[in-house]
Amino acid sequence: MTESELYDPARFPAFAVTVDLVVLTVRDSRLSALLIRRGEEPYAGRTALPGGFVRPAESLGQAARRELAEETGLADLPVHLEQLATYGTVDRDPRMRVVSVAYLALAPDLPAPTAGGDAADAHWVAVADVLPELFPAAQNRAEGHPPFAFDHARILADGVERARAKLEYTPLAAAFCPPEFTVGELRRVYEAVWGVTLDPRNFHRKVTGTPGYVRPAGGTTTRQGGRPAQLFTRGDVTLLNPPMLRPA
Amino acid sequence: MTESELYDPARFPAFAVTVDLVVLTVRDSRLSALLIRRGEEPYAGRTALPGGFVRPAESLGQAARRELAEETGLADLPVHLEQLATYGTVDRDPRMRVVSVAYLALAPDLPAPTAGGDAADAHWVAVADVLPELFPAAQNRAEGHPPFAFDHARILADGVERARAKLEYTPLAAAFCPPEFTVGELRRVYEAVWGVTLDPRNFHRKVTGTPGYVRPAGGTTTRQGGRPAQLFTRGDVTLLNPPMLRPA
DNA sequence: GTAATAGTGTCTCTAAGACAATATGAA
DNA sequence: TTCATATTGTCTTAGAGACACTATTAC
Repeated sequence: MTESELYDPARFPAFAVTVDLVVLTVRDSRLSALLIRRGEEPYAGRTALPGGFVRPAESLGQAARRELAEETGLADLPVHLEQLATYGTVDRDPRMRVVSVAYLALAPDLPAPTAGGDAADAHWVAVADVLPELFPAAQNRAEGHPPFAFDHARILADGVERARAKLEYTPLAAAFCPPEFTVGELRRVYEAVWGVTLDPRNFHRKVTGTPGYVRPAGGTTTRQGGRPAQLFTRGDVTLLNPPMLRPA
Repeated sequence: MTESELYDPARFPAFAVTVDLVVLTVRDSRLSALLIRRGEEPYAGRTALPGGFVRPAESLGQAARRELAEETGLADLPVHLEQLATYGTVDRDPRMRVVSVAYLALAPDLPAPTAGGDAADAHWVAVADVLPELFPAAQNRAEGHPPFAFDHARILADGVERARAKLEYTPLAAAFCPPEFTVGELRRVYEAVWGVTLDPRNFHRKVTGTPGYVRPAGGTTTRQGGRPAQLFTRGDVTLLNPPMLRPA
């Protein structure tokens, strides 16, 4: 029996629990995150991830979904949402002991967050502009973004790395695309998230040759210019075999 | 500004935060977990993961290390420790609202936990005996283990799956081995964790051909019987390239 | 000798990557 | 026409998996 287990259940050490959201999308061929500008102390004016306290009657996942709906102003979004990691160093919030459970959300290019409510200060920011070290190949026009509050730079970096890894082994790249998409659009997702360029010919052969990844939708589109491209929908596999490998 | 953010910092919703440990090792060529038998309500008599409350002055990782040292009776163990996931459904503990951060620890075959203190009720159990569905290939002699408390069966299953995945892309299999080990011993780790049998010849070629995975230690041993085997130590890479692939 | 494990070699096949060539729309 | 993107094809090479064979100990 540990010392800590001798606590009376009514006198356990009390923590605040929050959820923070790493919401990623691809806009204009750039990996972008939904970020807010903090309006109050601590870290007033700093860049931060959307999030908030978990309520007593909701699970962690429910809290993440609720915050996501509040921040984007839309409900029932077709977004992928998964738990990322939990951050609980002693001094991460100067006000009190806070443990934050981070969630990763992947979304197709959404309309700009609606004004009003929480979303007033939320906006899409290219990750390369706030965390240039994650995109060593790009020329980083560092724009005037305030530094991050709390440990949110680290959380965002962890979310990007998780997304990069998941694109290899799962069909999650399609979560960044509308319901019907072309092979070229899917390739631009990989290029934006990984920060690389891929050979369009090998990529095409690979995607269409991986069983269950994409299914022909029947039509074509010219929304990307050039020769009309076939439209596809997501297939039914949850694990890619063979995987899509990141260039070394 | 959400309703929840209007809380006065001194009146935030209070949660209890615990850490639970999935401690895995390989004993007698079987993947085994360190489990305890609960002595008190709720779930008295049930099987559970070791763990306990996070203290106000320690980080999550520090709490995990402390609990690990308390449960195994040894400090400064050469174990790999990483955060697994966080579990926070509303009713997972009937006493109060508890959020549990699970950690995964991988250890070489340790001495049996020392009697006295916390470790009194801790013992190694083959995972195939308590979660036979994770080892469909084995004939499962279901021994008389009490069912799991809380959601600990799920946490253990998640930990095993994490370990299985990490063996593919990282050199973590060596974390189950003593400082010097043979290729055959490393292969038996893969076989025990994945629940498969591997071709010793292809495995040998693969491990010794992956740059930085293992480094010759100079000596040989016959502790496994048969022809003397070369001893190796862990190499310096953190990511295997090419990866060790699980058989389909 | 036999049994057991270690280690090497060889073959086949899948798939990754480089890159030529063709197809089909828009301006 | 030119330009941009899509799609097919071909070649080379790395590596996974099957499996024959040899090596070195204990008994």
